Amino acid sequence: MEENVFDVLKERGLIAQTTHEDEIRELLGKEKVTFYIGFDPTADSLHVGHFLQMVVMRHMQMHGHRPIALVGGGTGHIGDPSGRTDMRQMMTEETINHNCECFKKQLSSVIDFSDGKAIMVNNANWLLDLNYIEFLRDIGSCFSVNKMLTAECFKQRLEKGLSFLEFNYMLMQSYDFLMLNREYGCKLELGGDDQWSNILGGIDLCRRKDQTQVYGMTFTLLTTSEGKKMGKTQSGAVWLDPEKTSPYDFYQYWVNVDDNDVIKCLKLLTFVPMDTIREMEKWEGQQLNEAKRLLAYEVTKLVHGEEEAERCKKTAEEVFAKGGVSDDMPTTVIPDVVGMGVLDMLVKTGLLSSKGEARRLVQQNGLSINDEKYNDPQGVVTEDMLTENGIIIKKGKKVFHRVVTE
RNA sequence: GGGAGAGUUCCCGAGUGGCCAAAGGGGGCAGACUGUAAAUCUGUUGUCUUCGACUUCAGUGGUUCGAAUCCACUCUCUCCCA
Repeated sequence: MEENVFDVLKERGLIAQTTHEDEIRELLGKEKVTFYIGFDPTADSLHVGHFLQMVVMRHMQMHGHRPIALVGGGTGHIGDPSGRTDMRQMMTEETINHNCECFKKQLSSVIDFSDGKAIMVNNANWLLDLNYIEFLRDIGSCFSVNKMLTAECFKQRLEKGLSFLEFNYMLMQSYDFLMLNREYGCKLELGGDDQWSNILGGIDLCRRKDQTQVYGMTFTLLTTSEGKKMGKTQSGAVWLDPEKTSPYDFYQYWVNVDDNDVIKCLKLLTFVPMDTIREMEKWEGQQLNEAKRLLAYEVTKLVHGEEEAERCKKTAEEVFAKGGVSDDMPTTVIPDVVGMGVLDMLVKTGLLSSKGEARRLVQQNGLSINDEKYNDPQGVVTEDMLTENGIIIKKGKKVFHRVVTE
């Protein structure tokens, strides 16, 4: 007897809440279950927060279940108020569609969509053509406003203001589940823990409309030990799209996670066997760096592929061990660097956003060129800075960059 | 529909005619200490050709030698009444 995916998820600490724990476990053990996770197209790339959901889908798929990735082409027009204190920006039809397309590509790197092993659907298919009166009579009658208002996610918003538009988001998502259940026999909805009340809505609706029993399960939100959402840096979210967050930066993000978060991340975001992870749990101090490297490697591999992960790993090793020389380090091409002000060069690389900031860095002794401290804000790039490897810039302690002329 | 308030730099939040590029905190960046960790301490945090100049305090006009601060209108948000 093969292991039950439920136990796997539970052991890794992925599961936050379930509607019917025992029944779900039994169901997952005895048959192929079609389940779904929804993704709202709020940007043109998925980010680390979504990645956790993708990992779960893969876990499920590896155990023979069938994932439906639902992109919210329709719900994107509304915006989920859960976990938000402000209203979402309205998006145009084009951006929503564009975003949905981008999601598709990224999802398929982790989930196998071939031969109907997984399905991708867009809820715009049924939501956009809804007739208001019909919908209200048919679906709206099944929801109690009193009940909805008691949900935690609305409570917060009631203090700040909640538009009727957003109030309806829950109905839309519930309707999705109903449609997927009718169309594909979908029996289980998964989502982040912030989706709990929306998921419950869908389950209630299926029972009321069709008298079918369906289930829901939510996953731990990816937070740091300090309780903040993971995947944010000062420059914004950590994206899965290599154009928006380079694989090297992506890799570095994971190497730099807090000590207290490494083990949790390994469990949640990788497929490293639990035995191995348990072994690492005993580690401490410097040894944890090794765990971080494994985490970074594994996650990068899942998102960008093995080849890219190898390259990031190699680059990081070379850069940090050899004072910052590697063929694959982040590089900027500036044909006429020689003679250019050092500050201008820094701004051109995108490492700093203004000359004032660059000047500060230099004055505060935070810049090294070719492994030597450089602190002349008036300085000009000279011929001899240009080594065979180009100019190696080190900003602070761990940001390396290279400038070449061609 | 009627009434009362609010909108300040990345965020929160002081400032209510010149001393304001604007207190304080958070966050960010850098330095020291380290393990590419955390905590701590220090510096820094609008842009530029940093002597100094220029653009910022919701938007548009106006009053003034001078406006984030005063006036008018507009937009957005919050609260109270219907």
